[in-house]
Amino acid sequence: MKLLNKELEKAIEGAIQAAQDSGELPPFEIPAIPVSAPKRASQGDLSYPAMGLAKLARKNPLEIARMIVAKLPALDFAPELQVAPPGFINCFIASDYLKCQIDAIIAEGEALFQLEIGCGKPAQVEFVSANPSGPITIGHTRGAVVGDAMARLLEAAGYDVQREYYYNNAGNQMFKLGNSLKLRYRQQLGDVVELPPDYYQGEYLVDQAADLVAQHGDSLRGESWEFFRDAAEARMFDWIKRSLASIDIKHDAFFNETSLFASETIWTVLDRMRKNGHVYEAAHWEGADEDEIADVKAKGYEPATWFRSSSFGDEKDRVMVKSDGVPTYTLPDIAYHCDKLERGFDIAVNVLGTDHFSQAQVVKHGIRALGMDPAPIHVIFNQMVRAVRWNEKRGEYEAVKQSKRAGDFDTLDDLVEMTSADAVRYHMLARSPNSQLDFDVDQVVKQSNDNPVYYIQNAYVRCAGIFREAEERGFDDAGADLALLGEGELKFIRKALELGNVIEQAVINYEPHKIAFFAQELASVFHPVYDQVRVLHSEVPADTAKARLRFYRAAAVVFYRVLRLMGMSAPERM
RNA sequence: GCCUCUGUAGCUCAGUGGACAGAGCACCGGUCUUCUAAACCGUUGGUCGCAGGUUCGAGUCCUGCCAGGGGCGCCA
Repeated sequence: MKLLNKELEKAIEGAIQAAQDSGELPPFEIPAIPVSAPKRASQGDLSYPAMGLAKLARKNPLEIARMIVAKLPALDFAPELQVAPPGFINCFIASDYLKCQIDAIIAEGEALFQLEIGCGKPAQVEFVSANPSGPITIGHTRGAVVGDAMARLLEAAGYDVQREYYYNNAGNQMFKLGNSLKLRYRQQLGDVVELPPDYYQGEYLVDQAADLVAQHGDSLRGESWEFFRDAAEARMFDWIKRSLASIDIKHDAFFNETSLFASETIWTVLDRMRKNGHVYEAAHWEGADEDEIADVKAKGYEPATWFRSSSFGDEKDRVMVKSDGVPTYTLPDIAYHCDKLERGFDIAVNVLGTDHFSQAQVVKHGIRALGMDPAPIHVIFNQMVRAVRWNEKRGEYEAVKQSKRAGDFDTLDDLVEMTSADAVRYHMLARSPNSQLDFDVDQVVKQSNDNPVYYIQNAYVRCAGIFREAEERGFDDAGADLALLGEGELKFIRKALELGNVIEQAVINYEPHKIAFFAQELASVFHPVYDQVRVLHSEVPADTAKARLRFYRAAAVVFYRVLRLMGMSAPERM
């Protein structure tokens, strides 16, 4: 399928060039040609504001628009164009062309608007990346949904996409996890021991401890914290994968931070940074002010290993290796991204919460310090998600706490159980990553019968209903004459043809949420048509019914594609 | 204090420097003898946080201010 706005952009650029060649327009560098869909139907399907050329050409924009239109080659999708003041070129897609697209849509099927932007080049989306210390929470879920949708869109744009999960099973948090389970195990055996407040308080460790007792009795009493950590980690990962699978998310690769330690990669990376002159040993960083120096002295730190990130624009230098010889999180993080880039991805998307903003900047500085180009790395920062509930007593919304260690959170599993996998995916996707998201749990549950999720899916269901009924009656669309279709059907096809552009924009701007809004708009064009345009009705002549049935087959293809791009199901019935 | 994101209808939010700022929910009033009404049709609703600036044109770009979130660790 062609991207019509691109076709028009190319044609206009050629027309400007032709006008310059003939001397009707003065020579100037042709700027980007932004063709977009105007808000009003009376203004056409595609529009270009030629006003931007007025200054460059030193001519009246209306005159320029007329000149361009006169030079445009014949376009199969738009035989005539209109010029509107103060200088718009408006393009109306021809009805005949739209009718032809119906068979084209059906022919493309599940690969509808499969683009070639990526040319099969490798791309990676790293997302979720939660440490296996507890279940997937609502907070993780936003990143999971956004990341997976981004991956699906990159695939639609023609990239060979890998989904990766980066996790850390070393470090202090996992020490606490192991010990938390060990203490829970002892509690199950009747020992009177308490969990320190900074340990993992969640019920899930109590459950696991009970299972360990059931299976092994008290024979694990002598096991180390590492044993319990491994047991907890294995169970958590199993849980995390099942939770993600429940919303149709599956990673291709799991990258373990500890492998960077085992392979000594972190040290070779540090050496490379050092050789490039970006690393030094000191008790405090080079730009430290008097307060910081005093603070360091008070703490009695031995010299640590610093990365001179300030020379890349960072506000201060960062510790790579603490004075006790243990690397901070930053060093393996840089090593990991170095590894990623060396694996040759053209695009490496990273979905993170905004609380990692500074860290992501430091990693990019680190990549530069290695003499590498961080350009393939694109970070999608999700603003915080708060699960909120209405508090009757106080008469206001209050946040549902999500701290894993406090054991007070809503999990993805809870969310799916209360709503549905499709509802979770849609609601988490249908927002700009830059907007803070208050996920009103009760409201989403309440709206389950009246919300965009079902509004969109119902469009597909309605198509499927027609197909079922047609089959029962032995009616098919063979030999359909699409000339019998009306304006409503064509309006839907017009909207459907925007899908390619939506995919492209979502990919090049790293904005997967755009597909969710498009889905809603598409459904709102569909339903009024369905209401008016009957197929199997006594008053509809057979030849018209055939044409309409063919139309609904195309509509079903479009909705199926859109729903799958969002990771949602396309049910035959609801 | 510094960095960053956000501020658009009663609520939740869209909005490529372009034409008269949109959707969902909520509210109000209509529509099921036809392929499922989880739908459709209609009505109501706005100083785009405030003030300047750039531009032929600003919700969109720049500056300042106000309000809210997040970050500023030899934590991850």
